[in-house]
Amino acid sequence: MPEEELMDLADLFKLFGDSTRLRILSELMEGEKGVTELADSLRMTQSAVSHQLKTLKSGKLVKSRRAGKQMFYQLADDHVRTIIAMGREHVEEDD
Amino acid sequence: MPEEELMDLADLFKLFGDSTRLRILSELMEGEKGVTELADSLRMTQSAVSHQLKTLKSGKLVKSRRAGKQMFYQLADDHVRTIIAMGREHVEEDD
DNA sequence: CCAATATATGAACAAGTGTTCAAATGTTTG
DNA sequence: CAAACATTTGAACACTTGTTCATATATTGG
Repeated sequence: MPEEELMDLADLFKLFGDSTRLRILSELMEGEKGVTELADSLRMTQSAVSHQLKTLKSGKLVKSRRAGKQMFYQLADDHVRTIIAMGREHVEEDD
Repeated sequence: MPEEELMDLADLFKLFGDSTRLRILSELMEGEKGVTELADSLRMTQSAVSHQLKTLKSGKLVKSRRAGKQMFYQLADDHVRTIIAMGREHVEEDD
């Protein structure tokens, strides 16, 4: 397994390795949402959410769309769902 | 998705989110290996490897077995392989 | 164009993390 | 038991990272 791919892979998993980002992704599993909406339901600063969304976007885990003043975010593709599902399986299995 | 599971999930992904640990796991995909063997092939301090193995073990990603003076480590179960495979798919897809 | 709303950005700080070094523990063999 | 080998452990340090606060940018309506 090539060294460069290992780095990319580590960077990918780093994105999932934070409960805040996981909560954001979890919210987005229900569908597209705006920044303020996310901040409200997660009880976080708008700024903190925005920072994390930027991180998630640069890692291609979410994509965004502007509609007027609002920015709507959604999961980038099904891999995100799959990876989280795999993780949950592992966590749930070992008690 | 319950808050506690989110934390566990984040902790799980944190384990994968480091290139050193990923390299160790990658080596162990070839089969059981000893600590010195790992340290040699990864060109790392034996101490650093041991620290990471401890981390991986507490996260139930690897398990160990003693044979005389040596400790042999191997992947804990197939989820480890599956999760890494999913990650690789994602990384390889988006160019 | 100005005020209001929505989001993004940058700097600063606290908290977490991986490595190193030195020393400890465990195991076998003479 | 002592020496040699294999691994673990703990403290210290540099480095990364998530949040906050203040400010900037973007878009719409009056």
